[in-house]
Amino acid sequence: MEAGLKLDKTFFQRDPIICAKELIGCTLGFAGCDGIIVETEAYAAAGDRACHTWSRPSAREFVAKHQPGTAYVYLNYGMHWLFNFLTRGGENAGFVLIRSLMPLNGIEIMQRRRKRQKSEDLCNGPGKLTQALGIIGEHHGIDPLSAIGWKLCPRKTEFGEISTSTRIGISRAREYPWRFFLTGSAYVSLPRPQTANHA
DNA sequence: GGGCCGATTAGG
DNA sequence: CTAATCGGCCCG
Repeated sequence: MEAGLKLDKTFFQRDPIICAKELIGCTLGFAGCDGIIVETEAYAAAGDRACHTWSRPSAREFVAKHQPGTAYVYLNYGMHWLFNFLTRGGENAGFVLIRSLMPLNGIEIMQRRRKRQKSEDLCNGPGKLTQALGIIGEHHGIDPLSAIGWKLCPRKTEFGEISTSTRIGISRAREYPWRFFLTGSAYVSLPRPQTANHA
């Protein structure tokens, strides 16, 4: 377990796979609602056929023109906003998709937005957590480390075990074990692949 | 302009 | 299992 994990600009100046793993346990919040990140996925800008950069010129332009740590927010299936961090470590750029949170603050607001009561159902999916936190397209391109209303805090030095699995919901490049989640957490999105292993 | 696709979700 | 719903992309 690494000590003294800091969460500043330099955190995101690394490989998206490393960032995805180390974001587990960190706190993400917006406008009074927040939670602990318990599930992430990494997407590599180069060579990863599941990454937007593979088929979207606009995503490649985003990677080239924004600083590491910038929010990459997009609408999926015409309905759900999905939230990512841009990361870039030398030649290895990419995104970290935030897939699940364990809700901490603003529970009642999240319950109202989600039309759900159980705290396990508020943020256990990438489209659910953006709805719960109120993240929408206008947040695309902002910097959560400095933007008003945003919260991004490092995790405690001691933290639970992290498991890995292949990524969820993609049709291409299914083979990479780039999903990370807090082992045994009830706040992780379903399904949990049986291929999960310790990271 | 038209057609296709998709890092999802809720409901039957 | 499927419908919902639309931005990005490619084609023409």
